[in-house]
Amino acid sequence: MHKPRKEMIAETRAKLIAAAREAFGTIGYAEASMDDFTASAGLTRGALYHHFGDKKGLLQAVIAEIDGEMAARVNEVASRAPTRWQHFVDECTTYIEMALEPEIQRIMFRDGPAVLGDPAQWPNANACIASMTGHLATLQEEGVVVSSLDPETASRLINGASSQAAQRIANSTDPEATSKMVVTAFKQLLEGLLKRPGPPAV
Amino acid sequence: MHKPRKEMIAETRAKLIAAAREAFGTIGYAEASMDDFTASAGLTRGALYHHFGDKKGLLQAVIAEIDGEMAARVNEVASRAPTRWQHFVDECTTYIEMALEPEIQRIMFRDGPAVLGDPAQWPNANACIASMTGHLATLQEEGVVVSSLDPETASRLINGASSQAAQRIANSTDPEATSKMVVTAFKQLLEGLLKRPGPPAV
DNA sequence: CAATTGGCATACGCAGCGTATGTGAATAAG
DNA sequence: CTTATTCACATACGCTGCGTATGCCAATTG
Repeated sequence: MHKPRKEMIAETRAKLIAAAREAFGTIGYAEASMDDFTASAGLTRGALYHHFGDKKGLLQAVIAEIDGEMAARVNEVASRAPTRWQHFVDECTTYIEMALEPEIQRIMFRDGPAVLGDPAQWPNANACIASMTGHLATLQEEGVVVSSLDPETASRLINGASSQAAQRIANSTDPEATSKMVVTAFKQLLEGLLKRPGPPAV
Repeated sequence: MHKPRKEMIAETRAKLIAAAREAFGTIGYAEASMDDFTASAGLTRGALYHHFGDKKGLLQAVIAEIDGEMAARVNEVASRAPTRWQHFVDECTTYIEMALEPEIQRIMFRDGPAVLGDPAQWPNANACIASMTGHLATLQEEGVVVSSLDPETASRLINGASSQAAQRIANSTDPEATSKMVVTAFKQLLEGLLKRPGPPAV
């Protein structure tokens, strides 16, 4: 008795997700041959169809995994900010930093939306947005942020700007310099959310 | 002599682009069979490969056409604003309105980036951004907008927020209501670009 | 009127996907 | 302990769609 059944199954699922994530993140979803990357995991398409239904189902699983990791990282980093507003800003900039990774860009921002549609409608992949939305709402209650906004709407818009920010940095010939420009522009936009006059004290 | 040669060629090119645009805009790039939509134009894949090299080349042509139309619409609408700042804001909101059309969403924001990569690198499709960038630069010179920003960077970020805005409205169950929320949130973000205090006079 | 260009169609081969079916090992039943 | 059954995964088949090579016919050129 080497391994119980349940563990073997979980292991093959994990192997498939890992292999697909690698393939999707490098050559892209459309170019990734199911025969190829299942073989690289020591399996066949049979296993894939059994566990995930089809190629899209596997992509969903990969996205759910990545989204979980992203949410964890954002929360961890941002939790040590001095003020709530700073917390929120850190959340955004951390998000931008993560979005610099080619794997995340490719899967979460390019192929994912193309194959599965609007990310806002994804069932298992909105942890980051949810977190930002919650913090925005709190900031409104505290009077730091203007109260006329719908928090989730604002989060989504900021999210859009963030992904553009990341893409701009990632595709730049001089990432250092453009990173500075992009982040200052981004923070400037965020200032629009603050109640005037003056910066917040909390 | 019914038609001169050049006209016939331009006509088939136009027919191919129109048929592809229809197919890409409805069922999407990946699902659109070249055999099918060339046939719907009374042609075959032979013509497609002759004129556009491959499926991607045809997508580029479609995108260039749409981009031209979008730029024209944006300029036309925004040109009758009273102030420069209002002009800029109108430019953005018009952009959002256009982005509500399913065809534009699908081709320009979903399939286009997935197949051709970062839109910022597209050769024939940045007329809207270029226009916005120019106006932002002017607003900076006039002291309306903070001068520490790189205009194109800011335009790109705003563009990202705009496309999110449009998607949110388009996928809403109550487009009227969400449209109001989204646009107010969007304008609030734009305020971040303004030099404080107070709204601009020019 | 002959020659040539080139716009577009036809024909072929190949890769990738989805389904239907098979198989062997682990669990459950008797 | 033996038999039955489930089920995780592999194998096999057909189909669709793409890219290339080739062929044909009309329009231009001299």
